[in-house]
Amino acid sequence: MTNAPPTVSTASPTVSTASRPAAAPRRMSGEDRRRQIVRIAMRRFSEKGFSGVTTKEIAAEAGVSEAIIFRHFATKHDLYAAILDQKMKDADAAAFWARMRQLAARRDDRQFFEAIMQHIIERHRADYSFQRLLFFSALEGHELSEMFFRLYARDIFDFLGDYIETRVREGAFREVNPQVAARSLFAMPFLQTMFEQLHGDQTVTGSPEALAGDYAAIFLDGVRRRATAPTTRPSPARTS
Amino acid sequence: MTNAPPTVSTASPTVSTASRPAAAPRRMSGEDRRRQIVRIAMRRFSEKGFSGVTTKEIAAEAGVSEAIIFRHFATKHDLYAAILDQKMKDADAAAFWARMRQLAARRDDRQFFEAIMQHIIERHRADYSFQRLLFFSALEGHELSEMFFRLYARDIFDFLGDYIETRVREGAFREVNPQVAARSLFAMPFLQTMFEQLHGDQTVTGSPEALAGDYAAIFLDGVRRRATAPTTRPSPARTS
DNA sequence: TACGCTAGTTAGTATTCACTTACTAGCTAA
DNA sequence: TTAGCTAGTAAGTGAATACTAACTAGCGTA
Repeated sequence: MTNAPPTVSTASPTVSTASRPAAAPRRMSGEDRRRQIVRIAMRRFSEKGFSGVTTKEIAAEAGVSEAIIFRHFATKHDLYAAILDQKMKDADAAAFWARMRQLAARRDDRQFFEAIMQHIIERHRADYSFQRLLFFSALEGHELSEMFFRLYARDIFDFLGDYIETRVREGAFREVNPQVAARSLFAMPFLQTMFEQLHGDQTVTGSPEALAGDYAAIFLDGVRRRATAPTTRPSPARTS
Repeated sequence: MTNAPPTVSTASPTVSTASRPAAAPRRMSGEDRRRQIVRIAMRRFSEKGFSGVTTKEIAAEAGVSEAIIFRHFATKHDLYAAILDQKMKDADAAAFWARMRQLAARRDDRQFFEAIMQHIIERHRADYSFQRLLFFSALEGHELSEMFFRLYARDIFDFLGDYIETRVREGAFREVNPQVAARSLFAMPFLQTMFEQLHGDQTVTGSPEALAGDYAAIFLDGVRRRATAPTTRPSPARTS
């Protein structure tokens, strides 16, 4: 949509541009049409799930006949899979991971936790329909489900778990279970934004920075070793 | 299923009991059949969502013809709604809330948080398919969605929020945002068990008691006022 | 100008879906 | 015996669904 199509022709001479004023361009390059369909499909699938959306609806929204969809995608399921392919191409988390590694190396606990929480919140807010789609995938049990978990959670779990484990070994954190702690940290902003979007729960709102700060404060003090004598139970259950 | 049907007749004289050995009883009381259908429907809807399941499938699993479903429920949607009705009748959270109020009155922070986390974990594990169903409802956007939020989250949010706010006022907890804290606490066990079931994430397993203990420890130290001088920022962002 | 390619159309098809109609077996009780 | 009720069935119905077949308009180019 933002990219200029390869063909430079703008309007056919037979039909004046004024005759169909605000209508979408009748003819599109194959690549553009494909991307448009994928984009529409993503939003629709994210709203109603795979079996809740018909190819006819998608075609109608794209302003083309249903058959066009099946020129680009052999089956409805192929279209569904194409959404994730596209997203994987677009996704660029390299900058995020570079920053995380930097903060981890510096042992800057607060910045580290704030950055990761902020990342999760922003990802949700900016790309809510994709998040929904992934949740649908997980529930409906497509093969995409596993990819969702890997792409959106496991990487963060592993990275966080390693960091927390290191900090425990270094004596900076209490003897918490790193896996439990990592999942706890992830859960806080994740579920919050989920509820926020799903149910219009506006009880807690605010900038990603402010929220991330709140979460990080709770979490950091929760795992950090206290200067005073520990009042908690000496050895938490290690269950991994 | 466990209840004995009102009619005592076991087999029709024309068909010997040996000819159809393990088959379900052909004729059932209306009430029993209705409950059976609701039970089957709940499991199926929770696996595939509302539009992913056909009335034919449900009938087949119940061992009756499709028309029987429509004798009991006017529409497929009515059957869906009946699931929640049944659950609402069965649900008995009175004991849980009584205990929570007791612990809250005693200001037993640790027991309070552990109990609430344990409750969430156990609820998930014991009644996973209903949890799934509710999540599907939320995503598919049925009118049940709001009920899900109310029944399974908002009550706990409010109760927790009030408690945390009180403890902050009493000086026992730091100046955390009670709403953020309440949602954080809820999120920890909720998402953990969700991943556990959805993706077979067995990284963190253990008894509900052990897990609840771990979560409570992290959370409690996160909100509790420290004896030493605060190293964190003096005033966290209040965003509500 | 004719050719070939691509993006598009219309009008299907077989199947599946929620739901209905018309009927029956088996029980109870007047 | 017969009438009425309930739990059940077989066999549909019209609409919707994923997908296809056959064709066409428009454009660049040999």
